[in-house]
Amino acid sequence: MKAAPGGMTRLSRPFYDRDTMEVARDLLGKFLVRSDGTATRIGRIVEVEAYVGPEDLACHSSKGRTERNRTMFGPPGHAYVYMVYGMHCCLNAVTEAEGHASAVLLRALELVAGLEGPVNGPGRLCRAMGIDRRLDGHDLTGDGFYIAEGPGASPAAIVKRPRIGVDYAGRWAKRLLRFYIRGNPFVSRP
DNA sequence: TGCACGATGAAC
DNA sequence: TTCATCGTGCAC
Repeated sequence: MKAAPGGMTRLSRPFYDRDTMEVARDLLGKFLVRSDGTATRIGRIVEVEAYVGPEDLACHSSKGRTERNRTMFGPPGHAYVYMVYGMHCCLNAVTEAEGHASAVLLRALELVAGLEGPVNGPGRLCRAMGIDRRLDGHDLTGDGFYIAEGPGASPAAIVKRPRIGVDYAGRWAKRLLRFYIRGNPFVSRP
């Protein structure tokens, strides 16, 4: 962990270099921070989904390495940002060792500072944080755009559900790989 | 070069 | 429940 401007402590590489489901659960309660020189936007992560690797049929890496998903195959702790439905961006944090293409999708934030508009849902989250594909590959352990230490969520407060919008993924669609903080009003689909 | 398909969101 | 909208990946 490294101190960052504003007194926040950034999560460092080893945090992301672990089992994807553990990283997903541990990201709940952490702070997503983005500073662009003039303003700082901060949101508390309250909903995530784990995409555990090539064997996971809902994970982009299950269809092999492509130009779009190359960031997932790189080292952990980087932002994997892609566009869906031609109009929305989704933000993921790359997990596990380089070459193991897995990531955690950030689905909802709790408003903390500098955010405008709804933050429930992966597309809205990116819009409120000003995130687009130019940030694909950005190192989340560096300055400007990172995830910082936060109060976390107790295991009893973490709800496990199937992921959203992956019905095509066969048995993987039923796995409980979506996690959110119980009762939090910013969760996209309680 | 063409086309089917979304890890969504907003409207009806 | 329907549809907008377009980058990506792969078939041809």
